[in-house]
Amino acid sequence: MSTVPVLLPLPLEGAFDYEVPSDGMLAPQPGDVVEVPFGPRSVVGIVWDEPPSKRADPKRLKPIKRRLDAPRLPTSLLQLIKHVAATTLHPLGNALRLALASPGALEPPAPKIGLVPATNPTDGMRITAARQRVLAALEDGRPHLPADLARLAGVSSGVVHAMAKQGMLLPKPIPEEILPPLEAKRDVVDLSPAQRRAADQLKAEVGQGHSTTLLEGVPGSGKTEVYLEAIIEALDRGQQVLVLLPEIALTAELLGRFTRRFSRDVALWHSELGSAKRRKLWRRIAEGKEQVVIGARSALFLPFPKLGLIVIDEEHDGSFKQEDGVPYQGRDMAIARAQFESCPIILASATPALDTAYAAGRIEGAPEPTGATRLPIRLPSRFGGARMPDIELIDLRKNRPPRGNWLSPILKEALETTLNSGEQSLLFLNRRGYAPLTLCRACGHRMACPNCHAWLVHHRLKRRLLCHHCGYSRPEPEHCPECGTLDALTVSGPGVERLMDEVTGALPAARIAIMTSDVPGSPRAAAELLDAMRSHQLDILIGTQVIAKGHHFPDLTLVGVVDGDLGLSGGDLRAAERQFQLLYQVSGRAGREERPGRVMIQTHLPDHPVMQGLKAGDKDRFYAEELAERYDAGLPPFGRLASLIVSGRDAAEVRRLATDLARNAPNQAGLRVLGPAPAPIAMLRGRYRQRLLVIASEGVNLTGSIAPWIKRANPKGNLRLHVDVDPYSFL
DNA sequence: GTACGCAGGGAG
DNA sequence: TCCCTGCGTACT
Repeated sequence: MSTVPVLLPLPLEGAFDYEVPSDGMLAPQPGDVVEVPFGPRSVVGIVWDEPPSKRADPKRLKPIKRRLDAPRLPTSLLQLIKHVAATTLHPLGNALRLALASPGALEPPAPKIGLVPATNPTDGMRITAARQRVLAALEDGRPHLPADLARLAGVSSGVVHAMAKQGMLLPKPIPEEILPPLEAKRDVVDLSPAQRRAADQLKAEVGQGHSTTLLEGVPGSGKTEVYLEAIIEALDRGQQVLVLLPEIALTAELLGRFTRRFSRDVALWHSELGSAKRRKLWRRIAEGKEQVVIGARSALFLPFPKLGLIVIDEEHDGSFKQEDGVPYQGRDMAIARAQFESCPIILASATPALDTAYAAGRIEGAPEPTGATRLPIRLPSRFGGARMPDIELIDLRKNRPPRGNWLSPILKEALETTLNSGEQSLLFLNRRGYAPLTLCRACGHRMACPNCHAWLVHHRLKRRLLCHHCGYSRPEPEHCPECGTLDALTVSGPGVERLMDEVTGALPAARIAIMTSDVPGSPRAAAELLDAMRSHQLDILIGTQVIAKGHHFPDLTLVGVVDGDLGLSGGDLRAAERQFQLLYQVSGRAGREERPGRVMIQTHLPDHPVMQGLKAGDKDRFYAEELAERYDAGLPPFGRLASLIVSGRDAAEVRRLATDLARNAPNQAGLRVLGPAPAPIAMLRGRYRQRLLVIASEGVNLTGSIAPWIKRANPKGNLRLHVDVDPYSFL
C-alpha cells in the first residue's frame, strides 16, 4: 500500500498523507487533482511533492476518494505556490488557493444537451405552422439548446417542449465549440527603426531560457507594438504567452490592439469573468489551447503547460501587489514563474518602479545592483515624432484659487483657451465624491465612519455619505448627529463632483463629464464615457486615477492636475515615487498627435523633487535622487521591510499582543523592529489595529529571520496577526 | 476553512 | 435542565 502527500487549499502549513487505493488508481503524480476525506468533509486538493511536516499515525491514514478528470498542474506552478508561501510567510495551503481559485474548473464541464429531429418527426403527429418552423430551424443538422431553438424559430418555448415530450425532437449532446488556433497577422503595423531594434532584441530572448528585460518607453512610444513582436515569436515556437496588466487597464481598447494582430480574439482573464466562462477558459489554458492570455494579477496562477513568455505591462503599478489574503507582489512572482518556466519576461513601463529601474542597472551613479540579470531597453521618443508635453507648475501659494474654489486663475484661463480653440482638457483630481469631509458649523463635529478611523466622503450625486474603506454608507443627514442643529452641516475640501460644479460655473458652454472607478452602471457606462471623449462629444473630462493611463484622446491638449500634492502626504515609503509615476502618466495623456500638449500641475510644494523632476522633464534625475534617499535611509531596494498588523475587537487585547510581539522580537544584527503604534487607520471595519514595522538591512535574510517569531505569536480569539513582507500600503 | 466538543450563561 | 453562543482544536 503506497501513500502520497496531498496539499489542501486551506490555511494549513503543509500536506497530509493519504493512501492510494489499490483498485486500479494509477500512481498519482504531483499536480494531480484529487478528492480526499478531511475530518467529516470531503475536500479537493493537489498531490504534492513534499512530505507532510508531521507524520501521521499509519493506522489512521485514509484513502484518496478519486482522481478528478482535470489537467495536472504543471511543476512550475507547484514551484510558484511554494515560492509564494515562502516569501510571504503565509501558509502553503493559502498559496494553493490562489491556483485553485476557479471553483468547478476542476471538474470537466457538463456537456450541453441540445435537440435534433427524430428520424421521422412528422409521423402520426399534428403538424402546426409553429412546429414546422421549429423543424426548419433544425435543418442545419446541428443540435440546438431548447431556448435557442425557440428563439430561432420564433415560437414559444412551450412548442419546443411539447415536441420533445412527444418524441418529435430527441436530445443530443452539443459538441464543444472548437476554436481555431490563434494565428498572428504579419506586417499590419509599421515599426520605427527604434521600435524595430527593440523588438528584435526582445525576440532574440524568446526560446533562450530565462531572462528579464525592462522595456521602458515614454507614453505613446508604442511599447505594446514592440512586445507584440516577441509574443508572436513565442507563438511561432508553439508556446503560450501571458500578458499581465493592472485590473483597471484591461479595457476593450487594449484588447482591440491585440486582436488587430491575430486571427481571433485572445483570452482575457479578470475578476469580472463569470464562473462558466472562467472554468471553460481555465481548462482551455491547461490543455494548451489558448495561446495568448491577457490577465490581471490572478492570471499568474493559471496552469499554462508550455509558457514561453510573460509580459508585464505597467510594471510599476502598485495594484500588482495583492494587499489582502496572501499579500504577494505579482510582478516579482511573475519573474519567479518565468524562472521556473525557464522563459523570458518583459517588464514594460513608461515609469518603471524604482526598484526595477535600479535592478536593471538603469540609474546612473547608483551602487551596483546585486545579482541583476535584467537588460534595459529604452524607447526614448514617442512614435511618429510626437513629444512629451511641457509641464508647468502652478504655485498655489502665489496663485490662490478664490475661496471655496480649487482652480487657480491660470488654470481656469487655460481651460477657457483650450475650449475656445476647439480642443479638449482633462482635469485630474484623485478624490472620488463631492467632498472628503463633512462637518457641523455649529459644534465642529466631523462625520466619521462608525467602523473605521476615517472621515465619511460626501457623495452629492448619490445624496449619501460613504466610507471609502469599508463601504459603510448613510443618507446625507439634515441635522448634526452630535448637537442636533438643523442645516448646519457643511463640507470641506474638493472631490471630483465638487470640481465639476466649479468648472460648470466657470465654463457654462463646455460639455463636461466625470470618470471615476465607481461610475454608475460600469463598465459599459465607463466605456461609453471614454468613447464620448475620444469622439470629442465632451470638452472636459474630470477624473480620478482611472483616467491616468492607457487612454488616447486625439484632441486632448491640456491636462490640469488640481492637487499635485495629494499623494505626497502620509510618510509612505513609495509616496514620492508613486506620485511621480502617476503625474507623469497623466501628463502623457496630453498632445499625443500633431498638436503639442500642455500640462499644468497645481502644487503647494513646487520645490519638491517630484515637482522639479516633472517640470524639468528629467525622469532620471528624480530616480537618482529618490534612490539616493532610500540608500541613505536603508530602505528598499537596499533594505527590506515587513509590516505586522495586529487587529481585534478589543483595543487592550490588541495592544497586549502587539507589545508582546515587540518584546519577543528577534534580536539580530541588521534587524530593527519599530512599534507597536496605532496603525494610520487605527480602526477598520470595527477592529482596532496596531502596527509593527521590521526593517532589515541589505543582505539580511528577512523572511528567514522573522518566520519563527511570527509562528510563535499564535493569536487567540478574534485577534489576528497579518504579516505583509515588502508592504506597499502603510495604512 | 470548518465541524465538532466543551464551557459558560440565560430562560424555563 | 436545556439550549444557545463563543472559543479552541483537529483535521492525514
